[in-house]
Amino acid sequence: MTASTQNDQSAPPPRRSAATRHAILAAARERFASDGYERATIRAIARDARIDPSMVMRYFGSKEGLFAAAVALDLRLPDLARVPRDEVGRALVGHFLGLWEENEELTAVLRVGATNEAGAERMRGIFQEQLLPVARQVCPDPEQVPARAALCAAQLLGLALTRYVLRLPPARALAREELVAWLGPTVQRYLTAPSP
Amino acid sequence: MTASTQNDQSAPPPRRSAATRHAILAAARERFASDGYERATIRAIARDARIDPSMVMRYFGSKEGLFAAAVALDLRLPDLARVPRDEVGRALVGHFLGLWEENEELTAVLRVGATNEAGAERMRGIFQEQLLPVARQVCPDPEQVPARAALCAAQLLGLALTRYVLRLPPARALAREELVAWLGPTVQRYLTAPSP
DNA sequence: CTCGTAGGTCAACGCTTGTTGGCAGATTAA
DNA sequence: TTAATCTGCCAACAAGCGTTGACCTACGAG
Repeated sequence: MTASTQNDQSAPPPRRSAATRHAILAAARERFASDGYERATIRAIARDARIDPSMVMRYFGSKEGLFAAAVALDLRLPDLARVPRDEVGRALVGHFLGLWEENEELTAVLRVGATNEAGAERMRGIFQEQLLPVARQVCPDPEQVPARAALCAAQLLGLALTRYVLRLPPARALAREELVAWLGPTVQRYLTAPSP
Repeated sequence: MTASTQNDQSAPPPRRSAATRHAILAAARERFASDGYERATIRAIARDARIDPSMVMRYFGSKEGLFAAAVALDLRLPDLARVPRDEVGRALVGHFLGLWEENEELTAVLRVGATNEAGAERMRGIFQEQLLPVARQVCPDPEQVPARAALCAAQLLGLALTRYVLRLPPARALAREELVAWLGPTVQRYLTAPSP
């Protein structure tokens, strides 16, 4: 709201604080992802970032502000219009798997969303603003878009839950290609198949 | 561990404490389900049960003991040998939906499992001891049982997550029969179809 | 050199948490 | 009636929480 991270427009001297900000955000992502919102304490995050807890407040105002700044909300979903019609399921599953493995932000959002009402609201927002439009591109009947997108969300978030949060051993053992082969047709059917 | 709730075997005088125990457990289930482990405070639970927080400690030893006593672990999964081979998917989805709607215990386990490592371990135990054996009844290749059961868990827990924890509106709007019709074939395929 | 300011530490605040021990009625047994 | 055993409340504890404000230090601009 107040300031942007990259304000290196005209002032060449790169503020020393940029490194600190980054360290705090990295530590926060890790803690939120592994501990959830309540147990990820500002003191622990500050300790990880090797600074004083009060700096976190100075930089991000509050714990909520820190969380908002630490987790990304952009799923960077592919443009399904450029994907062969019968490949959208596999494409989505593959994209989601890449997203979850590339960093811990999504694990953080899911963990927090499961305990915190504000976090749940945030996930509902992601669903509405990012998954719904993509589903609209491939669903036959516009009226069924929300339901079909919700079914996809259930399958994809269920995979993330078992694999990255609960860490069920068999869910972790499955290779990426196996998961795409298993879940791809499911998502494909939820999005494009006629209603059962 | 120490005592059972129903010890009305020979001692007819029903202890007055039984009602209190029950009130505490009911309040605990509600709080754990709606707030998760960390935010469900003993004080709040005691307030709901209209007793002193110290009573909770006397009856259950600790917060962990209370949680263990409050949430059930029995999924009461049906004997799939008695279900027509091509109906097991629909039967499982229907059974799970009933389970989640009949009380809040499963919501509590899921919410806690998502934030608390001990809770996650408990969910892994439920998977191993209750879902795996059932999957073994219908899976063709014994070697694939864990993977196939994990896929089912992902789909079913994903449904629970979106519908009962995150409360995505479209996931809540779907009727029970619609969910069975959509997810039944998916679970059926995960359990019985040949590997993709 | 001086000075304003950004980056950072320290100590404390008010509050909530899980947990404990002591004490008061009620209920039961002898 | 007396003694023992439940059932319960009260007050407090140590620890941890998010958050605040005073203070110190370095440094680039004037």
